[in-house]
Amino acid sequence: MKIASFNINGIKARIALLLEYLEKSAPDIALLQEIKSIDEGFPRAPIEDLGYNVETHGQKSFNGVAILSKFPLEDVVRGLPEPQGDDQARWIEATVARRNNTAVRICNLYLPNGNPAPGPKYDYKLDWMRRLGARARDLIDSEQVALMAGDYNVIPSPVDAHDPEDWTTDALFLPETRSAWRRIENLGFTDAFRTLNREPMNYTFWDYQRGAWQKNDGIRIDHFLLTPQCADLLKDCQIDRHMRGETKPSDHVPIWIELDA
DNA sequence: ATGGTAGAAGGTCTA
Repeated sequence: MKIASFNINGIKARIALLLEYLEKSAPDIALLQEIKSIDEGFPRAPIEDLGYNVETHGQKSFNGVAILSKFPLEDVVRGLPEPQGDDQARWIEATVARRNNTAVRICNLYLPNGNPAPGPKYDYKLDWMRRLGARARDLIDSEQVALMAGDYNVIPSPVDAHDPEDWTTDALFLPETRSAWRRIENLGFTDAFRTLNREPMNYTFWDYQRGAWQKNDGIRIDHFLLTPQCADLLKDCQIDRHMRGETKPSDHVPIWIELDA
């Protein structure tokens, strides 16, 4: 089973690129972030025509996540637990259950950026990470084959940035952010890309500004975290770097895993 | 220190 995650930065601006990606890369499941669309405005039809089931959790103008799946999706949940006062669409999860195959619980997230830090946006990011940690602990305790993937807006370590010194005061790299990331990872999750590839210079995001792509001035902020039962099934994890060089690219590129499931 | 780019909008806000 191939599962891709892609911060698409606006589904309407990127629908042609997405359809081309789905046809060429053929993931069984695609997790999208920053669809920037309400559910009613999401272009489901051309995606369904490629054989995908579509579940969205959108909002107007900002944020928004979606799961595309060639297999049926069950028990769809929108939003993290303890949602009081959270009107930002950043979380959707569902189960992929196939006959004679292990069920996989798939969580798709768009973690808050948090800049500028300090400030209310950074406070919201840290509180969101606390709520994510609570859901993560439940997934570990359930001993399910499960994963949490998406745009974490976290640079886990200096090797995950081309110029780490440029990010020292940024919400994506502050010590408190990285500590919160480790607290979740240390519950028992495997960082799928890093466990298979120890090489530097592997990034998933390059800013549109300052010629970041041309200088390979990137950061690795899109991640797959796997429960132990899911990590047992991990066969491969790759970053589709070439997508940043396409016409009208997103500022992120897809990252995908292959599971023996 | 500033501004550089991009998307959803048709205001600025977010990143």
